[in-house]
Amino acid sequence: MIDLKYLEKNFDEATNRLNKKGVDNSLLEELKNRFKELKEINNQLEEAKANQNRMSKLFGEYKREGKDISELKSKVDKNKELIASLQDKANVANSKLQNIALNIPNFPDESVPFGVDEDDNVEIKKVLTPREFNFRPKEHWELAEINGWIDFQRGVKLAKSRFSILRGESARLERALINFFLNENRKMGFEEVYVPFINNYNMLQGTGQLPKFSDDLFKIEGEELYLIPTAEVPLTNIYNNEILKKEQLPILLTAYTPCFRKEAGSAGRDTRGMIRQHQFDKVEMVALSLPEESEKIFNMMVENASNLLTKLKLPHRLVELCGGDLGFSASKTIDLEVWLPGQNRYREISSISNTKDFQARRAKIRFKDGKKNRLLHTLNGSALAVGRTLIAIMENYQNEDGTVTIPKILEKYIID
RNA sequence: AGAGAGGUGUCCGAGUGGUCGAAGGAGCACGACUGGAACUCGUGUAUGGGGAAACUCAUCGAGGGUUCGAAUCCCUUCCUCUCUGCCA
Repeated sequence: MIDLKYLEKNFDEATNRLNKKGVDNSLLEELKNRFKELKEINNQLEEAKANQNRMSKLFGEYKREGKDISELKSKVDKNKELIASLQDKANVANSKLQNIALNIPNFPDESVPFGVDEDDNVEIKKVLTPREFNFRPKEHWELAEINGWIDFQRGVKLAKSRFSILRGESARLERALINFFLNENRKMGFEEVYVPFINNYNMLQGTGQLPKFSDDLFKIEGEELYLIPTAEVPLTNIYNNEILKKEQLPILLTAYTPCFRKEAGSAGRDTRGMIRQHQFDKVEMVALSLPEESEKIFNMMVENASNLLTKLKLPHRLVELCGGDLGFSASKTIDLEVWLPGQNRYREISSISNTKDFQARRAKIRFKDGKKNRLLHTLNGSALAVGRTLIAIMENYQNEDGTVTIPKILEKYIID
């Protein structure tokens, strides 16, 4: 959630910043007015309650002293009605406010480039040069077929479309990658964590998936519980509604989880192959940091993810997302895109975001700074998407006969 | 899943309708004592919101209700513990 006080006091500046993300001015105008309205109602309500409290105390005194209470009683009854009506007004105003506020995206960082969609993203640098093939490099599903690595059809049978089965060496490679990523992240100072794959409504709201993106989530029938779309949700919310000590920061966490997404808006996209599945494995990094340090940590996380690809000798590039392509909660995002020779293009394999205080405000994660409680900054990033790394390995390490060489660095994770 | 017990501040723990944002203790902070420390003594010590401040509102797991007034009574719900069941 954005800072409503800031919006109120610096309206023009705030709207300018959000325009970069394509947010409508009139919506912000309404949000500002709702905020003002709610504050006014709350002031009246508070005053009425203060009167009530005072009179109630008097009531007790009168009774003890044996005084007549009928006059006081009628005053207090009247005031009670006033409170009830103001309370109703406040509730209505508040839910209207929340409806808007929870759907407003985060401010983009000043450094974020202008642009409307992914075509306006800015390439920062390329790492490693794609290999020259003296044959036509195959797409990963062709290689999967040749090696018997991925069973798309039976995956669909077990669940529905966009589910698949890894068999044999590919399944072991998947597991090897998870271990490799977790180990490398740990070496960078991230604490390994194992979390629930089902989280409740509040947590999903805390990190920004709800209420706006409920269509993308798998919900447990009859419960306010959801399959997590990313480990960012449980990891970040570990400290939901807590006040941390300054010395605890930064907190660096990493976890492997499967991720579940409905992919509601992606009908027809990447239907072939394993690029876009309803269930996929990911190793995630999350950081909770002092506001002053989040930029430094952000850069460290980008570097860490990039190093993982470099260690796997996978060519990739770093891309800074433009305002229009930035996610809902993100203030700044750098994507890592890995080279897929079969597709002859770079594809996203990691996304690292600094949400600044946006999620912290929603999830009420604060730290003690002297006497004051301050919102901390939260960051998240994949290190890495496992299934897509598997694809990248298949396509980049393929031989002419369709076999795939296992990257050296993974050998020790596969050989028992 | 069934039966019972219980959820109070950083922690332990008292509190069954008003003087309770909450006794007492521990811890912590500051001060006194000391060459320095321990002990001892004194003072202070929850969170969130509005406000420049005075002040004020809310919060005793959460949400509703009764009442002029709720930590205390009622309802719903979540969680913890014990026993039974079931498992990994």
